[in-house]
Amino acid sequence: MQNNYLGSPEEKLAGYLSRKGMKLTSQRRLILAEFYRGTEHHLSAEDLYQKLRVLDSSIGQATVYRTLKLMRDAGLARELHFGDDVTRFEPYLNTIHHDHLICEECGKTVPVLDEHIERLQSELAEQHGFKLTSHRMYLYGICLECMEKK
Amino acid sequence: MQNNYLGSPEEKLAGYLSRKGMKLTSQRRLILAEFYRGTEHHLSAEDLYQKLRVLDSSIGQATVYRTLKLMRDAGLARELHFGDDVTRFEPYLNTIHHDHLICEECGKTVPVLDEHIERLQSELAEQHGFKLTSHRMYLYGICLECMEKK
DNA sequence: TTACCTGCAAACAGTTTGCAGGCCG
DNA sequence: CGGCCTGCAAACTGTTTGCAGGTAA
Repeated sequence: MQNNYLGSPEEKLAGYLSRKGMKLTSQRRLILAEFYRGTEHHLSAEDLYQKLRVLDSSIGQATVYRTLKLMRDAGLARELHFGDDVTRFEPYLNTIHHDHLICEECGKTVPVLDEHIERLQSELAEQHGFKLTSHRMYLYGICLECMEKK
Repeated sequence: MQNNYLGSPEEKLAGYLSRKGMKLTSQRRLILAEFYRGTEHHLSAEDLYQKLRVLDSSIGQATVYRTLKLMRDAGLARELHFGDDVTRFEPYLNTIHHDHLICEECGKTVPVLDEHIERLQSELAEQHGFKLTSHRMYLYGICLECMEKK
């Protein structure tokens, strides 16, 4: 799942940074590594900051915010808005895509993908004269476990 | 487009309020009326507040925020998050549904609906054991006019 | 009359920014 | 060594809340 044929996340970030005349600092390395540890998670800047201060107590909150945006711009993170007012990010190597199914009861999220829907979205945009560049689809519902608890 | 067979927006609000033991005040009437003037718009609380203070300079910002949430809970408004950090609302009598196509260049939005996609969304949720209750789909792209300007 | 509601201002949460010193290239 | 980057704290933005007076039912 590390998508090695395009290089590791760090290589990708390094490439982006050097192209932009920016620097690969120890903080950026640490933040990226922690952000990419595991997969399938959706972290707010605050979540990530809390995890990072355990590893490096001197890390600044602002740096976490700045680095998340940086990773987003570098194509390494995707910004999500589930509807509460917190901005979340998920690891995202730009070849993979999925949307989200969210349980309104317990908050659980499940990544989903439907090729057919994806195709129809493009067509729908075209019908309105738009060239589709991206989309966000959030499906809200009640999961099986929560349904049974009722 | 006023969906009269379910009653006017104000009747609907009045019903909701009395059911909840709440009151139909002059401010709520004014805010609802202004919110429903025209259709196809997406207003932030601030947008609406600016329009309202022309009509009633004594109106308070907090009241606008409170009333938008109220209308949302009453099924008269739908909350939208286009991805910038502003919460927008659109008039929404609960029998009508559509999603949004957004031009990343000029910000124009177009309401869209595809029955086929809607059906597939339900099925997709079911396949994962979810009972779908609602969804948000935002399609981002470049509109024809903006494409030609390039 | 009695909740409920309002406007105001202060409080809040999440995020951004200015600055002085630190570090990558 | 120079410019980019960092941590800190203050500033900001959008939104919520406490309160004292006002008003619908």
